[in-house]
Amino acid sequence: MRQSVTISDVAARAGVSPTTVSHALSGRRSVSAATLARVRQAADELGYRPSPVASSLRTKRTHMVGLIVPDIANPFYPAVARGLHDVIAADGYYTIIGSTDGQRDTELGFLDGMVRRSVDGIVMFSFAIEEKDLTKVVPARTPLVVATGNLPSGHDRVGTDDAGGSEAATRHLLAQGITEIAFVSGPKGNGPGDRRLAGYTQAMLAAGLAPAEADIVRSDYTVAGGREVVGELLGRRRPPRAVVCANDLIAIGALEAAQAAGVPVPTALAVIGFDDIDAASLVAPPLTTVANPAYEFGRQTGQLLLDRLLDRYDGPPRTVVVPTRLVVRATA
Amino acid sequence: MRQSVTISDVAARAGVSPTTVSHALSGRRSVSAATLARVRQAADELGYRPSPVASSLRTKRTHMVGLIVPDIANPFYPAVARGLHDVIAADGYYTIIGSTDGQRDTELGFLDGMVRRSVDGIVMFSFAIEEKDLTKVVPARTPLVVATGNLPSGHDRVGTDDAGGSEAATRHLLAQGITEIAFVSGPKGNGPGDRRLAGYTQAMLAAGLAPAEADIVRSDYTVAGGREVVGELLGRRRPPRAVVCANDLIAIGALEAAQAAGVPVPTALAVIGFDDIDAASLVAPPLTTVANPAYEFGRQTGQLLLDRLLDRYDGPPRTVVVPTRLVVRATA
DNA sequence: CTGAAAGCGCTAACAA
DNA sequence: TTGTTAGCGCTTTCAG
Repeated sequence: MRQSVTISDVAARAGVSPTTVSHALSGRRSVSAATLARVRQAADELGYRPSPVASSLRTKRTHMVGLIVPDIANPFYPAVARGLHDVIAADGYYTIIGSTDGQRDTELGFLDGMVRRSVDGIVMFSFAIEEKDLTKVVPARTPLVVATGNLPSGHDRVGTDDAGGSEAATRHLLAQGITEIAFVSGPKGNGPGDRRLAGYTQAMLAAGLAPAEADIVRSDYTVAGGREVVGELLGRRRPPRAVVCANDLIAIGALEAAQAAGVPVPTALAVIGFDDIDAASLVAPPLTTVANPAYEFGRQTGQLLLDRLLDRYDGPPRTVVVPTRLVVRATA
Repeated sequence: MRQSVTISDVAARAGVSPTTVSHALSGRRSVSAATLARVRQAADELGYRPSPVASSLRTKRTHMVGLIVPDIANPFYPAVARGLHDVIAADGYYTIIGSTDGQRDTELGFLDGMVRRSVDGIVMFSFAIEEKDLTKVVPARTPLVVATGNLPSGHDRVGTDDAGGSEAATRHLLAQGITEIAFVSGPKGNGPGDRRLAGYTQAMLAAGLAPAEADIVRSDYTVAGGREVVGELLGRRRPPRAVVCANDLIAIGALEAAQAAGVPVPTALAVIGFDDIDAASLVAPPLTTVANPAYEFGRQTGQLLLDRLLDRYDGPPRTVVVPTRLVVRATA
């Protein structure tokens, strides 16, 4: 089944060669004003719509960018996707998405599929893949922006300033004269959680305070986890005056624990979360938290990619750290 | 720049024709076991990776599906995207996404771009486009699943059982002997809002109750809107005993209004939301709400599409209504 | 400024 | 069961 109108049809109607039509419409070589007009008109009249597929076969460029994430339904990634989308759509690039659930095979499968489909670039949030897998599947010339900490360099990279965020949160408390500050981190060995913990430690040390080991507790990233852990904290003979949490869900759990223990927030217990998920502003009292700017994150991945796709940059890999922002609401 | 390994390379190495390689690997026509083995081995040894772009140019099939939504960062759509993704990825289809912000031009632009890119099918959440725009841009043969109420039929369609959801919510209250039930709808002329309102009305009438005009109020879909409108409701000489809200944000606003007015929930005011956003379970008290199953919604769009892509169905347009589910938590 | 010819990599007729 | 031939629609040499 042939396509309705091809470049030859336009050429015939305009009385020129397909070559000229191609150049007239793409502007890649100059064409006399008269010819240009005739070509344009012919194309219009016939309702000509160029086929990117055919074009791609010749040029090896598809104007498509792959986005590989663990789960597009996880609140963080849609905002990233939107940021990426907005940046690249302006230059006519489309986003093609793969959700991997963090499975190595799925990650590799999507990488492979996208490379075969000749995407012009890839943004990858990988957790299970290693550098050597990557080079096996992705040609060196395909721009790849990596957005996790575990992959060694060699690629452009975007990260969140996790440490800076919790450091700012901790200092916000310190500035109020609060010094008994506990930190609820995520499971051990979790990248973002550990970096957030480091920021807290940093701020404490800078203030001349050495956080006791007991002030640093761990929870999984859930409301239930936060509730339990902070409940335990509040039951101590010397409960903390504030908790900085590695994410908002934990912080919301902290709020619930305080409520259950009859501890008023923020007067007896200040709480700060991390991420600024939708719910943060919706809980009562509204949560003070560190915004993890996913949209901006996505935009940055797009910029890095686009700089290479449009030959605006051709140097060694770059790293962009997206700053966080303390959002002061009612809990601290 | 040619691709590293082509089908001819494999053919040469296996000592057969490219045609045979093609057929051997795709299984579209039978090949002797010996040949198959030789082809497979040659392909393996060379690290042959077929080019879907070239294949698409011949076959007119790209194994890509377009998903057009107002905003992929809006909590509802990521789950839809994931549902669609999961269903079609199983058959090797990729999802390509466009966020339109509900702009007619952007909607048309993505439709056009995707059609040109020869996507095999499209799932579209459109709010600004009309049927005639659609037929102008999308060839009749391209399967299109439409997911909004405003487009006339002629396409496969998926919808949420909005009316059924609020009807169930209302009946849940009725069953507790509560009869003074107000409904907070969205702005006038909003499809889902109006359908949800209809379900409420239906349930009331079925119970022999005629909802007074004053019992039906409108708000925009925000916490602030809900707070204001329900605050006003509670200030009346005869405040309602319950409110059913057209979405969760309004319901959360209602919770805040009740709190502000010192009206205990659910004992003096029962509140039911709609959508079951993440925050619904995180607010205090946790919100009773009607779950709007976005993931399932996405799966259904995928099924409808896939049935046509794989020639499993070839009849007139079908409509799937995704059921809602009442999630009883603490507010009603 | 314009055109002819070749080919990107694959698959579908058609023929054997 | 296999191969030959042609061509999907476009862009790019190369030549004029």
